[in-house]
Amino acid sequence: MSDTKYVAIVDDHTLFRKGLASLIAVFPDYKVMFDASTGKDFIAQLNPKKLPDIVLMDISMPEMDGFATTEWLKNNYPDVKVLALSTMDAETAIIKMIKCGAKGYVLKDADLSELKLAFSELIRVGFYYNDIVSRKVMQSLTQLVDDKSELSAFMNLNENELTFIKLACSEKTYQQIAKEMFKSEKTIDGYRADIFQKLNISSRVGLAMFAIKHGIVKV
Amino acid sequence: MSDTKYVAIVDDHTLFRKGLASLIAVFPDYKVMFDASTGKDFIAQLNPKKLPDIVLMDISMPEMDGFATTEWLKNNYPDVKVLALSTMDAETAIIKMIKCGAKGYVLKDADLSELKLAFSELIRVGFYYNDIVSRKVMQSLTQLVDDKSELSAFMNLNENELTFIKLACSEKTYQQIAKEMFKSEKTIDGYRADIFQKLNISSRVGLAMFAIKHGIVKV
DNA sequence: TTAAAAAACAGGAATTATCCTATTTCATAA
DNA sequence: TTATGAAATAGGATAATTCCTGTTTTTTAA
Repeated sequence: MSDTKYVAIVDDHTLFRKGLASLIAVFPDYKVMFDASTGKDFIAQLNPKKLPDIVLMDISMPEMDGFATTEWLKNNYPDVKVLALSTMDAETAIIKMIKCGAKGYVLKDADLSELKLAFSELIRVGFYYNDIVSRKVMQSLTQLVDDKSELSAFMNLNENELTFIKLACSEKTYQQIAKEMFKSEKTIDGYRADIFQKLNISSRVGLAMFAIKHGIVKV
Repeated sequence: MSDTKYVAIVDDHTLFRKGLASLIAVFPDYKVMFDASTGKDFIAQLNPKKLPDIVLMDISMPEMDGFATTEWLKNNYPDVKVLALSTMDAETAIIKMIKCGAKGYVLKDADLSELKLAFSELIRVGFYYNDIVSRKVMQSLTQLVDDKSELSAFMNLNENELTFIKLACSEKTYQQIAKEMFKSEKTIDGYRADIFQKLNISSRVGLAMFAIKHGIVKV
């Protein structure tokens, strides 16, 4: 009994996406339903009457990233299994993807047989965790014991706070930032205080360092 | 007269590499000779008796990156045309690749027809430059002129100033920094003022951003 | 040795950032 | 409707930063 399973691919790099589709095309029992360049595009193409079994999901994308899309799927179609695609250098991103509901992850430098294995494990037992990556993630998790609050706090930052942080990583004064966000200076000061407490920091420079370290702002 | 052209692929992401190979396999007139995960691997597989016409080269790789490998090719087999693969957010990397001898570049989110066009242009006229990317690169080139003064200012920082900058990228107050450097607070303030003027910045956060951007401090 | 330049240091003012403790507004679940 | 909690807003105090305009000390070069 080998009924065909359906796969969707979400990645903003066309060459990668199409290449992957071309590879999966030769898998027996698997068929690429469609591919999308962003989470938004993916949701637009999704047909509730005929859902994919597996979604190969990249993390960084314009419009709607892998985190948001995975979370959306968890809330709307929890039976669709998300397999996160990532690179080794994005450990915290992997952790975040799992929290968002990804059922497994494969590295972009995995080989074809591993992808196949990941597929069949996803179908068979519902999840797939590569040993090497798991160990890496565990390592960074235990390594982050001190940073644990930092990490979970990072997850708990809301939109306003993230916007504020980005603006704070500049030479703008809080007064200017308040204007730019259409909020009072006191509200901005409240954001600052909340963030300082959440992230356990005590100065704007510390905030800037944190933001860069965690990719909230790019240098 | 359509004689077959040979292509090699160098990229450390196996899925991307194999996917790309699978895509190119359907191009008429092009054939993937081999693929490699690093520059070192590529050179090891290279047969001087039968060189590829085109090398699709990623930039970031372990062991030997795209820059070094492209330069090596320029010095050893200048007739082999390197087509750089990159993402939009790596402008300076693209410029560096061109300086290393790449004959063209395509973005990873290009589509198949553009890749095909790049191939044929490489064969026909010897180079390929995508308009959008070209414009981006030109932009960042002119921007580099502005950064030049910034850069030379960076060179003119003395030991004390560099020490101060490193300490300033923290939650320490200037008072604490003064103690740590065995200088008076006023001397520290003088360092700060000089640095602000030299680097044309106006706040400690700006200084921290500069320091990270230029590798004075690591995140 | 001496003049010039560079480095260290200072007083004081203005601005910004930080840190308290409240109150008001608003959506939303009971 | 009302209770509840989160988000926004405030006043006011203190600390830190930024920005002036100087003087003193040390180094360097003629």
